[in-house]
Amino acid sequence: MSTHYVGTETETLILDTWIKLNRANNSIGHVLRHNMDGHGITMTQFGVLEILEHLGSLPLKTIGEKILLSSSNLVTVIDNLEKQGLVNRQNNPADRRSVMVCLTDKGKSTLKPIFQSHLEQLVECFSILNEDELKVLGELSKKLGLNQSSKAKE
Amino acid sequence: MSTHYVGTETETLILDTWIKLNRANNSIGHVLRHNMDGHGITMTQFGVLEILEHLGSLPLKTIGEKILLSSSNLVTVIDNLEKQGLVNRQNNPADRRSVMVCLTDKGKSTLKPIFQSHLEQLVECFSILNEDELKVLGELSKKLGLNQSSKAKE
DNA sequence: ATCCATTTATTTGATATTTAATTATTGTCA
DNA sequence: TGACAATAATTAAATATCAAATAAATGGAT
Repeated sequence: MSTHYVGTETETLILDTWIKLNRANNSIGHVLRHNMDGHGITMTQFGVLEILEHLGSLPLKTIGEKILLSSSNLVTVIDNLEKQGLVNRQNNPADRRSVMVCLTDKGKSTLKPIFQSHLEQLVECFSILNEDELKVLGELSKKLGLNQSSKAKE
Repeated sequence: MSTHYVGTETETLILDTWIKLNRANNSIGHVLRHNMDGHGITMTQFGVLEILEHLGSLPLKTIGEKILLSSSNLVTVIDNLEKQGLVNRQNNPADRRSVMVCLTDKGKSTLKPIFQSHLEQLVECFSILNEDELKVLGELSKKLGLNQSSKAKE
């Protein structure tokens, strides 16, 4: 924790920056969620499918850590995806406590066009920024994110 | 909608930027929410109190527009705040359908230290960025936010 | 080898949020 | 004026999420 005095001017700048950052994030999130609604899945479900596509089958626990979701919530998310036939549960030979979650063929073929559409929305959302601006925004965001996660360990 | 072809490289950059932006936002949001928990109110309740402090008494509908919350949800949020004696409902002489929500004295005195603590957390979260970086981040975020809201009208 | 703390998934109960339907009021237009 | 559409708050029903408690399996220390 820094000990130097933080003046009101800085506080105002930070508050202002936070409001803008949060508003941008929410606006984009809203666009993306609306798009997912049109495809009949939730953002959380999409997140699960995407990570399975990217990393292959994973234990339920691991998925929760990756997308920052409580395992109790994840159980129902996986339940719902399983009902739709997009994933299934399998035994984990390495540990009988754990459940491996796998993307089905239907899951894969369903995800593909949704991901494409998701990407299009995202490109549209960010079209107002040029390449340099994107890089700067990414770096500043990364700094912020890392700052929090380092705090979490203390 | 732009018609020019968006190459894979740009798509990757945008996806990457979004992930970082979203992660930063969520991390900070998590810190702030945790802080509010310690004060016994939710972020949404805090948002309502703050806007009432800032703009004075407002119709329920207007509050919902400001903090992007459905009015049905707002009803229960106001209910809960009213139970805690932090706000109360009053008639709106101008329109008998509408309900004016007012911050009570208890609401004001309760909000003050919470807001202070909130600000401290925020300063801590953003302490990794210097003044110039804060300004750049704010401007880029603002551009993004405005881009969405302009789209919403189309 | 056994006891015990830890880990994993699940169930249960609570809260937050949204959409749809309801009620009361307002405004409009024919 | 009177019928009807629009608006504001509310209620009801559904979903998402989390925290706490539970059950099964694992690993480690003695």
